[in-house]
Amino acid sequence: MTAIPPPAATAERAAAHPQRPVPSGRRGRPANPAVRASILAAALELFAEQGYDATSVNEVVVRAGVTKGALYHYFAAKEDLLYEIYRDHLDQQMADLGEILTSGHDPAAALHRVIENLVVTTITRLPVVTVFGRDMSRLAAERFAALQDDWRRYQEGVRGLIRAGQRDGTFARTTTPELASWMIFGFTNSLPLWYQPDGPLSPAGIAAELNSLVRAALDPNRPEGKEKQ
Amino acid sequence: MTAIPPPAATAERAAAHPQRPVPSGRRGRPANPAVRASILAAALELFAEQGYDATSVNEVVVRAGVTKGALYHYFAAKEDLLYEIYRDHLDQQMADLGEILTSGHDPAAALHRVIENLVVTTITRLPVVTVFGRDMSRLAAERFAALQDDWRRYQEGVRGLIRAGQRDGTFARTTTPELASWMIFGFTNSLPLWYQPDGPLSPAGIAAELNSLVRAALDPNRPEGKEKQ
DNA sequence: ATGGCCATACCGAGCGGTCGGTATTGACGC
DNA sequence: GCGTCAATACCGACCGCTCGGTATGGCCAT
Repeated sequence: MTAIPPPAATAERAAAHPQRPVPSGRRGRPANPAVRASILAAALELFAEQGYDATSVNEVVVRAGVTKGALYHYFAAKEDLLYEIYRDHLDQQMADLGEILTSGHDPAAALHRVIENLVVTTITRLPVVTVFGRDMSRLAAERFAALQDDWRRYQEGVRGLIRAGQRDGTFARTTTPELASWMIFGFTNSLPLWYQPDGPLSPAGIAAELNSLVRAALDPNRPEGKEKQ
Repeated sequence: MTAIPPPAATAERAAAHPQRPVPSGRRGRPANPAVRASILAAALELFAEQGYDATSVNEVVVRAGVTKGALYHYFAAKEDLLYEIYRDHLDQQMADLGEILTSGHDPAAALHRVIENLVVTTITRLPVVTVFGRDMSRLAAERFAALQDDWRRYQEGVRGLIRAGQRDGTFARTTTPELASWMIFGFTNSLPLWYQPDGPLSPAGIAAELNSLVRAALDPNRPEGKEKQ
């Protein structure tokens, strides 16, 4: 297989968010991780339902069953809730991608797995993806840029696979990796708009369908079509 | 060609927003259409840049070069700005679709034209599409539902074309019209994320590429592929 | 008895929207 | 063609309210 650059060390960044320092000789009441987690969960729900700006921190603490004091004890600002949600999501996505890219698959098989993973995790974490696409720009410029960088690297990973497949003849060269990748990402980004858990297709089934669409679109052995118009 | 239901009379609705009643005997200072237009234009710019909630009425009037009084003279509420922007856009899209559907093309040619039109108009009106996807849910329930209905009818028009093509053998039956349509809409919805006016591809070029991708994905004469994994 | 955890009361800023007032016009009697 | 009137166009100070965020202090495990 062709050389594909690994998508950076996300493990370090994960270590930059430790559960808590806990400096050996500790005093006072112990932290309650459930409080912090319930705040994040409530924020995610509400952000997905109403949007970031339309959700007040009061609504968040009410749904989480805590008070404002608790929220501002664990988070310095409302924006931090957004950032943490994104950070977790992107870290997982990047880790998944890295695992697939370093497993020695040929480009077609790797792309197949990436699409499968992307569709399934998107559906699993639909609220995050909803908020991600809509409210990411509400973060401060610096944080926004950092997340944007990761997301860009993810895209480049996918495009690298398409390019590699085009080089070795597995994929047609009739389209650019950019356009093809946006067909994939556009599809997954649209999942929050229409996916119904009780619909006829399972997440894996949707992934399979997208894979077959992509496979057909990139098929190099297609008979010469008579393009109309 | 198979029967395709026309997408409703949008002309009537357009008539429901006349330039102004003007009951013959008119008094007082004449309206200045430029003021109203500049308010809408400023609102669209700012909504696209920052989002609806993050944009204050004050910012709108400053950019439009008018005062708050002028804005609330022409619009009853901030929400009306959003609605008017959406209404115009959807009316045009529905009109375009209706024209293509009633022109007697076969399904493949009609789909080709719809995609071409959708891509080009999306790029032409990128700010509207950006706001449309992000902030449509900020409208009151009734208005939201009305727009959603139109947008649903647009989708059904496209799916009807795919279904018709599958019936007469032009398109492969390996995928559902729903999934295929979301590949198309997902792609166009993602245009605001990456389209650059000074990029290498023209709007028409992008439309052509998407058309060829869709054509390949729906090709019924594809040789049986050896699906891996 | 100390220090981290959290509840409560509260703050200033900024929000969408209003309202009394003024400027500007066309219609109309003359 | 000219003054008068009525209706519209617009101005900008202001209002009630909610927002994100903070200050303070009681509580409780260590």
